Amino acid sequence: MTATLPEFDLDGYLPYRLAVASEKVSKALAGQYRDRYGISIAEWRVLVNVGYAKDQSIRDIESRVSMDKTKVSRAASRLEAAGYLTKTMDDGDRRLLKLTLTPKGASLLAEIVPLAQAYQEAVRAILGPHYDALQSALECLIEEPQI
Amino acid sequence: MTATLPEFDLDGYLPYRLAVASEKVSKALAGQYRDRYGISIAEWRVLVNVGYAKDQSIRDIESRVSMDKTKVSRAASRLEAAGYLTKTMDDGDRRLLKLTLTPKGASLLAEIVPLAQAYQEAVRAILGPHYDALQSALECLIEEPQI
DNA sequence: AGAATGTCATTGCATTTGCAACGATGTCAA
DNA sequence: TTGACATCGTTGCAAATGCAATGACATTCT
Repeated sequence: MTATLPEFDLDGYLPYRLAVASEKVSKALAGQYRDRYGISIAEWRVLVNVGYAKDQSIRDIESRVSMDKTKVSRAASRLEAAGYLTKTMDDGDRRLLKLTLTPKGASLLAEIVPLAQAYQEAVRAILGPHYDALQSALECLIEEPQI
Repeated sequence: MTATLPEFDLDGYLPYRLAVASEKVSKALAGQYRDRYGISIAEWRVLVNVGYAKDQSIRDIESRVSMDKTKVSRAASRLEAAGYLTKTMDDGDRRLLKLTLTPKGASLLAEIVPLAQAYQEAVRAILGPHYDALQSALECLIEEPQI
């Protein structure tokens, strides 16, 4: 016979639910720009970080987006090859790379951002009062170093 | 000059925050059993589904966990090769596979589940009142077909 | 019954991913 | 200064992944 398993509420298990919800949202959003612009999720994340964050080295994006640095590096290379951004050496620290949008990259981003915003608004409408609660809880999880 | 980008609040962007939080939690949890038992995240998800969910075909797990069915299939094959589960043909529908824990698989699961529960409790303690709010919001996202 | 269509799990294949190792640069202390 | 150590980005390589196609079985419709 098999050993008796401990009690466990699978359907309510948080890490699992978080993963399901996150993938669902990311894939739905990705569908909005993948077909139209041929941009992957990783590339979108890099692109939007280069456009909207202050520090734009590979390392900065890595820590901010919680992507492996090789993933960021390769997404950046693909975006560079496609003409959406350029890599230049940082003047202060020559180990750092400075990623900058090309005009072509900026105009792509200017097209995609409204889609992303509309999607967030749709999600917000569905969540209703849960939206702010969700953001607060995520804040907790993201900021907490002990997790 | 570059085109003017629309306003966009990167730090508050929900899909992005959800992904960061989810990966953080999943990876922290994975660290608890990866080193000790050599189990990947995908394998853990399959294992726990086989142990605790009623319907246990590849397809059932696919839809429940929102993993691609080839991912489920391969994780199941690895678990079978490692002696943690067996695949048998479903009596009612012979296209379906019935995944069943071996005693070895059951005892592995019995060891890992308490770790998973302890981890969830730790997260719950950190989240405090945000915990229930988070679960409610996730419920909304997971159940909503329009997302 | 039989053909057409649908579903399930697997495999092939190209791509993506993660980890370790590397060269280049920076930092810090003796 | 110089040597030891840390950090940044890239590459090699093996493993994981996603998609399309396939074969086996079910269901539906005439």
